[in-house]
Amino acid sequence: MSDLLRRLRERGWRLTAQRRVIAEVLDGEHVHFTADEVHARAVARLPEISRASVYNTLGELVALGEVIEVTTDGRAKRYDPNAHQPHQHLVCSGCGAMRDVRLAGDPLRALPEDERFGFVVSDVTVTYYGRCPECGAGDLREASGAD
Amino acid sequence: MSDLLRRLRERGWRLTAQRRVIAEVLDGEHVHFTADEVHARAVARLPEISRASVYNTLGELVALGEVIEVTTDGRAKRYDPNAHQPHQHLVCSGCGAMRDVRLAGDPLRALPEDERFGFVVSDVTVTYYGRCPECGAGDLREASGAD
DNA sequence: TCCTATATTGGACTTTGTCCAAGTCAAGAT
DNA sequence: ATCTTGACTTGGACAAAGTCCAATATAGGA
Repeated sequence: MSDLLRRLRERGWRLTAQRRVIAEVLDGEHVHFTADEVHARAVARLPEISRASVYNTLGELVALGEVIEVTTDGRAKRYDPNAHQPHQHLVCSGCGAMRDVRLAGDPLRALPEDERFGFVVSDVTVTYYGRCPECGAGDLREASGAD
Repeated sequence: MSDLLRRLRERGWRLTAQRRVIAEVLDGEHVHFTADEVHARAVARLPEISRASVYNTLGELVALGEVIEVTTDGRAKRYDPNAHQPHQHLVCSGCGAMRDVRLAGDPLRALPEDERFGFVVSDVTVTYYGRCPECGAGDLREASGAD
C-alpha cells in the first residue's frame, strides 16, 4: 500500500475501491492530471467508478493537503500529488503539459538549463494569495514558501 | 478618447460603439474584471451589447497585448488593462478580488506591508510558461493529452 | 451615398464542475 | 460470521464560463 493510502487510513478514511484506485493513479513524479484524466485512468481499473467520486476524492485530498490543485490556464484544474516538497511549475502554453521545477536564486531570473525539460520558457508569473479585508480569515491555503 | 482607443485606431481597428464602451470599462487602476463583469458594466452604457462581443473584444485586446488575461483560481478569467507596466498579482482566495503589486527583492519573501492592501497573505506561487518540446514554438493551441 | 469587409448578435453547444436523493458498502459491534 | 449504520458512491440534473456559427448590421473608404 502506498504511503498516501497509509496516511489516509491513519486519518480515518474509509478505504473504498474507488479511493484506492484514485490514489494509485496519482502516484509518480511529474503527475499533473486533470480530473477527467484521473477518471479515465481510474475507469481502466474500476470501470464503474463515477466522475462524482473522482471530484469528491480529489477535493478531499486537496483539503487534507495531500494533493495540490493547480490552475494555470483557464481550462481544467490539474492535481499534483507532490504536495510534500515545495516546488514551482513549468507549463506548456500549447498543450498544458506541466513539470515540477525547483527554484535556485531569483525566481524572475531564467530557469537553470537542467530545470527546463526542453521547454522554451517565455514568461514567469508570481502570484500571492491571501484574504482581503472583507473576507477576513477563512479556509487559508497552506504556505509553501510565503512567510 | 483614451490612450487605449487611440492605439487601437492606429492599429486599424474599426471603432464600434461596443469596442468603445468596453475600452471605457477597462479604464483605471486595479481593474480586474471578469468577462461577465465587463459585460454588466458595458450593458449599463449600451444595453444591447452582447456577451459574444465582450468575449471577442477581450480576446482581441489580449492578442494585441493591450490587456493581460489572468487566471488565478478555477473560476472566470480576469482582464487587467495594466499591460504596459510589469507587475504581479495579489489574489483573495475568498472572493477573487485582485490587486496589482510590484516586487522588491526576493518574490518568495514576504510582501512589503505597503503592498499588502490589508490582505493576510498566506501563499505565493511562481509559474513559468513556455512551449514543451512536442508543441515547439508558435502560438497554436493544440489540445492533446497533457503529459 | 453606396459598398463591403469587418463586426455584432442570439442562441446552440461544449467543457468543467457542483449538487442531490437514492442506493451501496467498509468496518466496528455483536 | 453477520449485522448495523453512517459514510461513500452513483447517475443525472443543473450551473458557470466560454466557444462557435449563420444571419444581420455597420464603420469607414470610394
